[in-house]
Amino acid sequence: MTKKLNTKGMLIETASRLFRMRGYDGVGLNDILKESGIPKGSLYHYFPEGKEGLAVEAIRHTKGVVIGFIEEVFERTEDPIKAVQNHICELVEVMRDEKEPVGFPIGAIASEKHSTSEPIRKACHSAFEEWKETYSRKFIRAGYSEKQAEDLGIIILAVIEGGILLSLTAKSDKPLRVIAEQIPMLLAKKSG
Amino acid sequence: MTKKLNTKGMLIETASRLFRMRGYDGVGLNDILKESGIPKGSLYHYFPEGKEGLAVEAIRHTKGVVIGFIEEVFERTEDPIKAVQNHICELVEVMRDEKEPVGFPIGAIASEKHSTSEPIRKACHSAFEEWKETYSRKFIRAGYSEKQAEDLGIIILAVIEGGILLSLTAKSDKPLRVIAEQIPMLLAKKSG
DNA sequence: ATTATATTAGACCGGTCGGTTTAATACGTG
DNA sequence: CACGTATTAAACCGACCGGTCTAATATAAT
Repeated sequence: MTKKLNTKGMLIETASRLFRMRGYDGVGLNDILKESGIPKGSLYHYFPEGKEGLAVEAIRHTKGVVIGFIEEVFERTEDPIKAVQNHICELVEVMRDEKEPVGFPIGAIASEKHSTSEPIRKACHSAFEEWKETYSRKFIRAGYSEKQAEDLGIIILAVIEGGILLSLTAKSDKPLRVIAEQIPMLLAKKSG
Repeated sequence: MTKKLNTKGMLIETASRLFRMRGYDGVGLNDILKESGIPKGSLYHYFPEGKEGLAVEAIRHTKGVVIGFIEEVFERTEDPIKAVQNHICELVEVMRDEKEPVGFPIGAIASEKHSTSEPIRKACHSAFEEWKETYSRKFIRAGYSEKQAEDLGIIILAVIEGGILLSLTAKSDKPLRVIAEQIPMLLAKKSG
């Protein structure tokens, strides 16, 4: 009972990591197999739907990890704007660490496959939705209106996803650092 | 002299369009060839470096098209904040048109290949840089400080790239519409 | 011990990938 | 026209792709 979960879980974790880094088509089944040391027969035993099924579960896994990452910071910081700022700062830290590369968590796979695989598109959409709601909830708890919180959630998610992409492409944490720095200015309530 | 440019140009345009939609590994050379009706020999005549070289030129082409798209709107609108808002609104319009799909202009290819191909990563980085500077210039001309303009350029680029990704994944223009709607609130100068 | 089941192992498949090669053909220029 | 170059054409290559299949092997229950 323990070995089973380990094998399947190892497959999901390895796939999640590789997909984050190189997207869907950039990762072969054999890459995942070699890196996890698991034979091909096992993969098709646990994932009879093959690569696509494995990818859907890998996306679900990444979604959960990221939610945990967000909530851990949010629990420590009451003010929602400061919380978002801290969240982005921690993201910068994590991305600096080259041992466990973060990549573009869902973005790489989403941008590749959104038009060619509905199951994958839906899985990515679900991840984005839940991340957005995790942000929104923080603002609702702080007294923002539902519409305000929803809109801010979308904007925060967009600017973070975009910032990660810019930082990866520039090989520099500057874009994300600038975004973190400017978050209070961006989100500050002004007239009303 | 005319046919040459047409053949090479057709190759670049077709590659640009397909890469935007499905990323790098998602597009085979044969897809590009079939769609443009050009034989493989010609491709390797014009692009002896093969797929990677073609991709670099396709990215350069996309970069130029997007700059033209931005500047056309910017010329019509003096106020930089309104100009950015109009730009995003036009982006929503263009993406609604399914005849000439926009995709995730550089994002798809950047997120896939940033870690595995330096030439492609650099080409994408160059595109992002120039887009950012196109935004920044608008704010400098309106009297913003250099640092302010630079930071705003990064943020606008990030939120747009992220918004496109969210809209494509959601199959909805809502994320981009919300971003456009909130742009004045985000960029409004407050204290200072 | 026996049986049923879950899992591992990896050879194998057809198809497609990016890329190479060679020969034919169009074309510009003297 | 003749000649050298630019271009087209497609057969072909080895490598790798995702996926299938069958047999061996653990594992658990009776």
